Amino acid sequence: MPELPEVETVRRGLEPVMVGRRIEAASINRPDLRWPFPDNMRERLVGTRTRRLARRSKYLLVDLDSGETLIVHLGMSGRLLIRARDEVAKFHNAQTLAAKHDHVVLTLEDGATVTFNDPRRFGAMDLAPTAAVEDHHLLARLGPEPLGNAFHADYLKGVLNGKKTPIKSALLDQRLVAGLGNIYVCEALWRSGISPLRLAGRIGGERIGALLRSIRETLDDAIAAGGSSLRDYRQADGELGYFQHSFRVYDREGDPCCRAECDGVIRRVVQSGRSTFYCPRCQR
DNA sequence: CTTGGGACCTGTGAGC
DNA sequence: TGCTCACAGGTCCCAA
Repeated sequence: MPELPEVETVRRGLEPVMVGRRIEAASINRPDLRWPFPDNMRERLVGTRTRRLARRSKYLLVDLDSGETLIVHLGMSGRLLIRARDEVAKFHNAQTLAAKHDHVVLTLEDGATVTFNDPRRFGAMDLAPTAAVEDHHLLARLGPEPLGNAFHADYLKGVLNGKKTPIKSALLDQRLVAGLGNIYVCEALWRSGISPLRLAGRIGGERIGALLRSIRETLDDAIAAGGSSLRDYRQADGELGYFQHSFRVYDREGDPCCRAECDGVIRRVVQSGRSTFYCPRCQR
């Protein structure tokens, strides 16, 4: 579910709620998500104060004043939801505090809670020393942030050069660039007019520049819209993101292409097991 | 080394 | 209504 824009939206929603506040209690309702939780996770969380909330790729990084960072990944269906103190009381009264798939509930010093809910349990949580968090095995091999300065045309040319895989698959490779997922790769390729089937190594230098700009613009627009709400994704405050209304190709098989001068029809194909949506007419 | 496919899970919607 | 099947925003792991 959540790609970079959704995780960034969650981070921004959580920031004012968590930063500076102490974690009073942590209820951990199962031993694992995708992997077992770290040893003594509850004890290592309770009593700490959040210093900073950062994001790396699709990982949320909660820096604690204990010197450790809580690493959170939302997988496909993970959500982090905030409930203010009065809502928590209401939930108590309705005896529905433990909603289905609420795996971890943090209670902050002001009574608000932050709940990790994840039906499919592809999400993950771990703790690592803040000073070395970039060396954590989940983060160590990630490529540059697509919105950062290290992701520039020369870099992209360099890593795509000679690649025999389709550009769609290349952009999903988190070692090449970190944070893109199925939706935003489809959208960025449509914006740049590049076919997802085209081999990565066979894109001209000028078009690589266009692709880079399309990736940035797509992500910027999606963050500005609060991400995309499909099925179950919500912002941390419970609001729905609305970028799904701006999809030009994703999940639009059979629809007419949105490009003004194009009369193509959006197609769906499967590439390395994932749906790809594109316009065969204007994406070359 | 690269690449593709299966695996991990639950939920939902379409079609019968 | 109820069953079955395909598919869903990710990514690790392994075989080729």
